[in-house]
Amino acid sequence: MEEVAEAETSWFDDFDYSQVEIMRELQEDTSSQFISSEVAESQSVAQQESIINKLISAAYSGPTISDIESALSLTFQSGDSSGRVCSPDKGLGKMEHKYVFRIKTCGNGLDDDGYKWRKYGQKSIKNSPNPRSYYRCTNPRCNAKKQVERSMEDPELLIVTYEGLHLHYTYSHLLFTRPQDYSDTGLHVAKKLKCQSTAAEPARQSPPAIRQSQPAHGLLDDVLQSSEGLLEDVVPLLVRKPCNSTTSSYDPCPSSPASSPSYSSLSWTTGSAFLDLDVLSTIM
DNA sequence: CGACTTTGACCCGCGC
DNA sequence: GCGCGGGTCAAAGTCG
Repeated sequence: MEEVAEAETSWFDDFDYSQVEIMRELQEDTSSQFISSEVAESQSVAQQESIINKLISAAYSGPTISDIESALSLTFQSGDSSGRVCSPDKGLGKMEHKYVFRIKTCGNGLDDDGYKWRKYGQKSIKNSPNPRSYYRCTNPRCNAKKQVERSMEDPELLIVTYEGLHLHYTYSHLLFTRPQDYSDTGLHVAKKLKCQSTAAEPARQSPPAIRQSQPAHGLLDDVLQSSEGLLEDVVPLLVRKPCNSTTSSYDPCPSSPASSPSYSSLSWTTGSAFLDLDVLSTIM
């Protein structure tokens, strides 16, 4: 079996985003998606929701939904010279959260975004040689979904469509937390991280962190556990924690091609609809 | 044995 | 109303 030290780091290896483009395709009131409809039915829970939102706002310091909305608003207004942004009709018509990432995988086929996803379907799409895979967040309380398909033009380009928002602990939190800060649960999770060689299955790369890190606490507990914000589901951890992405001489694990992302540089701008990530080396 | 993927069937919305 | 295509379900198989 895997050594603990190896397991804790190996999934960072071998991920080679050369470019990530984020597009805010559809927009909606954030809070209505942030909580479930069941929760919204209760007024007392609505108060809880308010507290949760405040907590999230206080904890998260990266780019916000507003930033993205602002950026995309600019794009929609001015048009994008690259022609890569979805049309305003599609983007603003239906009011729901849907984000499209275009991820260049440089051949390793990885698409790890820090969450654990369960594949629930695959369909061949008309006029597309590549099937589309459907994934759901493994957290039973989370209805976040994503679709993954390869670009017809560039086989190395993964088109990942995120839908819905996560509301739970993510293992990315563990990855950027000092080892001594791991809770027992977190440590347990870290020990279970594995090197997987499933380049053809991008979503399988996510270590099994979420379920194990989900004790039977309430909604508020989930948020209190996490220092992450609303963008966790749409902005990969590398985007959310760029300050932690220091270049290092960490030696990738060559025997585990299906490891995880790392990055040496990152640019985030609210004036652009895209996140351009230069991911050339590994960290941690 | 539990968690996960695979895959055919089914459902539903949309255009004609 | 019908057919098509996309999305989801669920049983079976696989894996650790």
